[in-house]
Amino acid sequence: MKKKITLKTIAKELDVSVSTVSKALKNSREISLDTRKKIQAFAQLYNYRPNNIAISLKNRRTKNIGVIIPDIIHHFFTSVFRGIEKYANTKGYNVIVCISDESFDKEVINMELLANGSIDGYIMSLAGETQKKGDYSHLISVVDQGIPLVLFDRVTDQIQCDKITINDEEAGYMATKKLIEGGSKNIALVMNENYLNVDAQRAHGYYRALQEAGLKVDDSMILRLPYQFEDEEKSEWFFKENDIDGLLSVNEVFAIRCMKRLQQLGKRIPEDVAIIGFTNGILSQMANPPLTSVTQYGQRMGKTAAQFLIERVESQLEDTQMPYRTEVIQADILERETTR
Amino acid sequence: MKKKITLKTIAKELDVSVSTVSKALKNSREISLDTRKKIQAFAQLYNYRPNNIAISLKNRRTKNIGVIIPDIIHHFFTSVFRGIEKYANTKGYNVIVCISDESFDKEVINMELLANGSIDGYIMSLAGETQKKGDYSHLISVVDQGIPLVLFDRVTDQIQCDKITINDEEAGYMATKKLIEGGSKNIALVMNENYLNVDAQRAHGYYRALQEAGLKVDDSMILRLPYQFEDEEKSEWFFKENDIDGLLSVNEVFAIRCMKRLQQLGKRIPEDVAIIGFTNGILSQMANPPLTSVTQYGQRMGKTAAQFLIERVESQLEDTQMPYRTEVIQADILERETTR
DNA sequence: TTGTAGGCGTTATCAC
DNA sequence: GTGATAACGCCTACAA
Repeated sequence: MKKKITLKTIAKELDVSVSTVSKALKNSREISLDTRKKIQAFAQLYNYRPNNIAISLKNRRTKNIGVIIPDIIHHFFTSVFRGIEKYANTKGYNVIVCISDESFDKEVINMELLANGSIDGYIMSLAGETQKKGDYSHLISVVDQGIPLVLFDRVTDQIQCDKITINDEEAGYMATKKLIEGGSKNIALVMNENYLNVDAQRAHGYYRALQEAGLKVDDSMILRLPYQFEDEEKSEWFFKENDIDGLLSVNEVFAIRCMKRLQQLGKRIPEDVAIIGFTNGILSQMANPPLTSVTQYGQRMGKTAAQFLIERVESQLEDTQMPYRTEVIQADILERETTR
Repeated sequence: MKKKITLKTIAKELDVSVSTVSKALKNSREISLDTRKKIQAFAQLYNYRPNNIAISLKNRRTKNIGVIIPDIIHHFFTSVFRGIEKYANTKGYNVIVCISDESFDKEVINMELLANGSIDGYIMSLAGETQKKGDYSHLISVVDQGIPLVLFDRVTDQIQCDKITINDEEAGYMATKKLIEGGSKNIALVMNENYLNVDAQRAHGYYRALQEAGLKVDDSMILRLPYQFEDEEKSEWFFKENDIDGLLSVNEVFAIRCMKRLQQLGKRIPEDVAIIGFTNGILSQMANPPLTSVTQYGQRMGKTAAQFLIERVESQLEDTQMPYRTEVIQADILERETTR
């Protein structure tokens, strides 16, 4: 294994001091053109690269961003991640990813793992368990330590920090309204079994639209499914029991699975049942028929999150005070073939 | 912003030396129980965490793994990533992800970005452009520097390193044979427009199966699509021109899109056209009808890759010699409803 | 039992 | 122009 080349080795080799080498490589005019050229040539030849770790230690910043997300199956999270990664790279930042798997413990462990100076700040979306539990002490601790934190999508009021969300309530409202306008009267809502603030918001919008239209609001029309959707019986029972003509789902996976189930029961989509899902991912596009869905602009969300974080990180260096920001990205309904 | 607490601050506060603190926190018996207790209590109280960066600098290892993948849309890559991340975490490693976007330049830039000591080793799958170009100098440079590298899926003979692949040729063969056994005689092969070694391998298998069955091998039966599949016309034309009764696709996205197109043209699946795709992802599961597919065991691949890399990284510390390994993971065909 | 010193690789400051 | 020194935070061999 070839040994790593450092300033020191160069200095020794060329019989100059380390600081001369350092300056020469920065093309400082303090150093004579001659030595500069000589040192630069040598460095080039041996492919010298400054050690990032040493620089991080010196500058007390890593140029790494920690991203903690609940999963990487749902298209929404991968698209947000993509947005973060793209923007971060243009700014010379790397992205360290941890998956919390919706677990509170893993979220805490992952944060700990990164808290020790590996990153300049976090971008995260809360695990389902964390929201259910309502325990945010690990986040509070991070914020208290002055480590920048940006929350997206699954956020909480309990923490003071930058946040990016979509207008979930309104999107739920608009989607439901769209179903109503299409003639649906018995509209089911499919959401996660575990509490998620985004689900709750979307449910609010759903209720509001129903009430406004004078339709009955009935808890029996809500289907709560486990995250991984193994519970096939539950949904089968639900659709046999309830004679629905419309369905709103908080994500595309549930939407598609429900659509399949309904089709198996002989329902035509959208004639018998109209469907709208959240997240406009590849699944929605490829579904048969293609799914009308609420686009969440994941990439943009990721980009904004990264922007907020990096701005805050760099503002700390200059000791600038910055108020916390909350950006709400407007979701749209993209009409395809599962609505009337 | 609360200031970071370091050994130094603790030492000053308790009026002992830095090394005493260091030892005490390691519970070294060199230090009297009294001081140990006192220091530990203090550290606990102020939530002291050793600075990872400093430790990295000292140990010349970061406990970070760099993962460079062509994209994050295809389920295959996300599942491999998941496998890497999971295993790495159990070993106390973090994962830095870069997306090459199938671009040679981005691949090079991303490698550079990480090459400066940010990571202990790379796990990567080559960008399409890189394979097309056949320029592996950036990889050679990394290997020359003694930085461990594990290649998966999209590998090359040009580089000596650990590798994980699936038996692409055989999988292509088996899948084609399955189609033939189901009665298909005119079998199309759908692959990427750009050269990828995995596509080429799978095509070999496809040819072999056709020949063995005495079916004609005809280049006009091969549909080459751009990565993002914007080229709707091309496939439309292809399916109108060729009267096929079987289709093998090198990934699930192409498979599903072709299936949709065929359905639009009035074909019944699998009665008129049987279909098999590579990658058993959520898209295949959710398709209508569900897609018969070649499972690549992405998570296992990722886990093995991480294992190989970490073993190599840690063997370097002990200066153990290790031969390069190549593991071939056996792909299976998971039969669903698009085959007869 | 505790402390000192040197080093990991870099950079900034100040002295020569 | 060039070099010595200290510092970032931690660890450890060695000295006291």
